[in-house]
Amino acid sequence: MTTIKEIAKQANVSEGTVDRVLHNRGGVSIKTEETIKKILKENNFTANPIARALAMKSKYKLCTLIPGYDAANLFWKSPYMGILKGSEEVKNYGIEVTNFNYNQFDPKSYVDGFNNLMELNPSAVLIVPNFVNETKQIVKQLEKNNIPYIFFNIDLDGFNNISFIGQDSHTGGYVAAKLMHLSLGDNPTILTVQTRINISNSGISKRIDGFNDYFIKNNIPIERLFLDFDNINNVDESEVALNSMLDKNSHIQGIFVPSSRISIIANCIKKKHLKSLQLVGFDNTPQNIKCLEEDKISFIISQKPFNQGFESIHLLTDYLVKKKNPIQKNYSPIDILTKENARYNERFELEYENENPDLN
Amino acid sequence: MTTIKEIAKQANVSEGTVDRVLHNRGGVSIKTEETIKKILKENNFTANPIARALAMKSKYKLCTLIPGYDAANLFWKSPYMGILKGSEEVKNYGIEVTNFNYNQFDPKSYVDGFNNLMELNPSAVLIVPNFVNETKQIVKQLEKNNIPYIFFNIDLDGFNNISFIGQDSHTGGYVAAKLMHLSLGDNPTILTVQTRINISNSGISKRIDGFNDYFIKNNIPIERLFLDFDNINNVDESEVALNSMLDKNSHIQGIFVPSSRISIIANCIKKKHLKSLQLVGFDNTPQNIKCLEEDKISFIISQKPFNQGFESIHLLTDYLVKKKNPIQKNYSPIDILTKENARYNERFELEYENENPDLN
DNA sequence: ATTATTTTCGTGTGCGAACACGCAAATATA
DNA sequence: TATATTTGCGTGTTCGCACACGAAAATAAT
Repeated sequence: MTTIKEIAKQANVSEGTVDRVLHNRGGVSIKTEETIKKILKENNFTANPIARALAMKSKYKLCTLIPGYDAANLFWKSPYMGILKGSEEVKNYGIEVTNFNYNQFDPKSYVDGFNNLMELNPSAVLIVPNFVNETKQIVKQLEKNNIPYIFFNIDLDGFNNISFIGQDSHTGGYVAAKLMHLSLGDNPTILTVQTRINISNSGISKRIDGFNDYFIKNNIPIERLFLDFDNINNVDESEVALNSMLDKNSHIQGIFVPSSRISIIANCIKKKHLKSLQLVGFDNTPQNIKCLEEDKISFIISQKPFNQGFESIHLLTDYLVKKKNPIQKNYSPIDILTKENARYNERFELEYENENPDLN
Repeated sequence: MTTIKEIAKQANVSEGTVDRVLHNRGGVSIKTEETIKKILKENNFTANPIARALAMKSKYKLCTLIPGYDAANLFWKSPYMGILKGSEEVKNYGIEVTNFNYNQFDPKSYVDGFNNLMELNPSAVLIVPNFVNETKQIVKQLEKNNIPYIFFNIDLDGFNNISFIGQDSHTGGYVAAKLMHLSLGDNPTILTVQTRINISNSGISKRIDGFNDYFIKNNIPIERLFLDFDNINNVDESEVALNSMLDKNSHIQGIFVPSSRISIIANCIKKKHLKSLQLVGFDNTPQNIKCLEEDKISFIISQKPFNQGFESIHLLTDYLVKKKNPIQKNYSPIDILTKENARYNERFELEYENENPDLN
C-alpha cells in the first residue's frame, strides 16, 4: 500500500500538492500535476479508505424512502432491518443514513415523505417507487439538485436511477410455475389470487406474466381461474369468496398468489380444501414461513429482502466514497423455500435481530 | 459515538488512563478503574473501528488451510475466491490473510500445509478438516499455542473449534430427497452414486442419511440401488460401469449424487437413458450449472460457497478485532437451483471475478 | 529524614488522508 | 521601479485510537 507521503517523495513535492492533484483542487502547475499523475498511476495508488474515512468524519447523508410495515404485513420489515444493519457498518465511514416511511397505498404520503427527506439535503437516496406519476415528480427534483438515486424492489423503466436492487419478477413467476407444474403434473387447474390494489404494481404483473410464460413456452396445457380481492385484509369477506370459489370448482389443484399475502389466503381456506391444494407464493415473511412449516403452503419464492436492504446501503456508500459505479440491475436470488430449507435461508436477519433486541 | 476523549473527560482522567483500562494494561488504581468502567458502560462505549484499524496497522495474521482446486474439480475455487474478497476488505483493518492449500486426497499434504502455516505464527486459523486423525494432531498444536480455529465445510465433532461454517448436510440430503420425490412420485427407483474415496467424508454420508430419512419419515416406499466408483475421474471406466448398470436396470428413474461430482456422472450417461432420468446433486460448480442449463440435471442443492469463504474471514476478523464470539454453527442456506434461477444465485462471485480478471 | 522503589498517571507521537492557512515566487498593474 | 495580484506550493492541524516514555505521587527501604 503506497501512501500519499511516498508519492510526494517520489515527485519531489509536498503531501499537500499531491492532495491537490488527487482532489482536483487546482493551484498546481500543469507540469507538476502531470508528474504526480504519472507517479500515481505507476504506483496504482488508491487512498487508504480507513484513513480517508477517519479524516472525512461524516460527510455524506443517505436517505431512504420505503413503505412502512405493521403486524398485518411484515414484508417491509426485512429490508428496513437490512438497511439498519448496513447503516451501522458504514457509520464509521462518515455515512449517515436516515429512513423515511410512507403508506404504500397512499401516494400523498409518498410525496410528503419525499419532501421531508429533501430537507436533509441528502447526497444520495434510495426509493421504492410505488407510484409512477409521483415518482416522475420526485425524480425531477432529485435531478435538478444532482442527487443520485436508486430504485429498490420496484423496477420502473425510463428513469435515470443509477441502479436497481430487487428480483427479476418475471423469472420469479416463471420459477413459481415450474414448481406448480412439478407438483401437479400436466394439465393442471390453477387459481390465481390477487388484490386489486396490486394490479398497478408492475412487479406483481411481471410475476403473473412469468407464470404464464412457463406453461406457454413448455407447451403445457393448463386451466386458469382468477380471483381478485378488493381488500385482502378483510379476512371474513375473503374467506367466504375464496371457499365458495373452491366449492364450486372442486377441480382446482393449485393456488398461485403473486404477492407476499399468500399466508392470508392460506389461512382462509377450509381444511377439507387445503389438503388437496398446492399453494405457491412469494416472500419470506414470518407468517408465510409459518404456513410453510404447517404444510399449508408448498413453496415460497423469496428474494433475501434483508440482504437487499443491506446491500443497497453498501452500494450507495461505494458509489459516494469510492466513486464506484454500480451495475444497472442488481438482481437478488430467486430462492425456493420449502419447509425443510426455510430456516437456513436468511440467517443474518435473525442474528441481527438477536443482537439488537431493542429494535422490535 | 462517544470517544475515548469524552470518557476521559467524564472520569477526570487522561485518555491514556482510559486506554489502560480498555486494554487491561494495568497500572491503574482500583478506584479509578472502576469509575472508568462504569462510565464506559453508561456510554455504551465501543472503540471506533476505523480509528482503531488505522492506529493498529496490521497486527493480526489469519491463515486458511483448504483443499486446492483444478479444472477437473472447481468446487474449492469459490470458497477461495470468497476468502480473497474477504481478505481485501479486512486488509485495511490490520488483518493479513495467508492461504495454504492441500491435496484433499493426501493426508500428508494436509499436515505439511499446516506446518508451513504455523511458521507464520497466525492469530487464528480456518481449517477444512478432511482427515480426522491428522486433524487431532493439528488441533493439539493449535491449542498448545492458544490459537483459535474454525472448521469450514466439514463439521467434525469433539473439537474446540470456535465455530463451524458450512451446510447442514443431513438436511441437504433431505431436501434432495424431497425434490426427487416431487419429480418421480411415490415408489421411485433411485440409484445413488458415490466415490469410494468420499465414503470417509462425513458430510457426504450425512447427505445420504438425510436422503434416506426423507423417505422413511414420510413413509414413501422406494427401491434403492448403489454404485461406487474407485476413481470417478477415470471417465471411460465410469461411463462403462454406469451405462451398463442403467441398461440392466431400466426401471431406474432417478440418480442421486451426494457430492459435487454430479456433472461427471451426467456427462457419462448415454442420451437414451438421460432423457428419462431425474438427476439431483450438490454444489454450483460451473460444470454442474452447465448441466443444469442443458437439462441434464434437474436440481442442484447449493450452499453459497463464495459467501462461506467471505463470511469466514469476517467472522474471524470480528472475533479478533471486536472480541465478538461467533455462534457455534453458521449454517449456510440450502439453495435449490434449477436452470431458471441458477444464474441469480451467487452474483457476488461473478462480480468479484469480473472486477479482478487477473485472479483466473 | 532521606533515598529508593513502586504505583499511578499525563503527555506526546504516529497511523494516512482531508483541508485550511499562509508564505514565496511569478506575473500583472501602477 | 515599486506595489498589487495571482499562481504554486509547503506546513500544520484534525479525525480517534494505540502505545511508549517519563513524571509526579505514594509507598517502601535505609
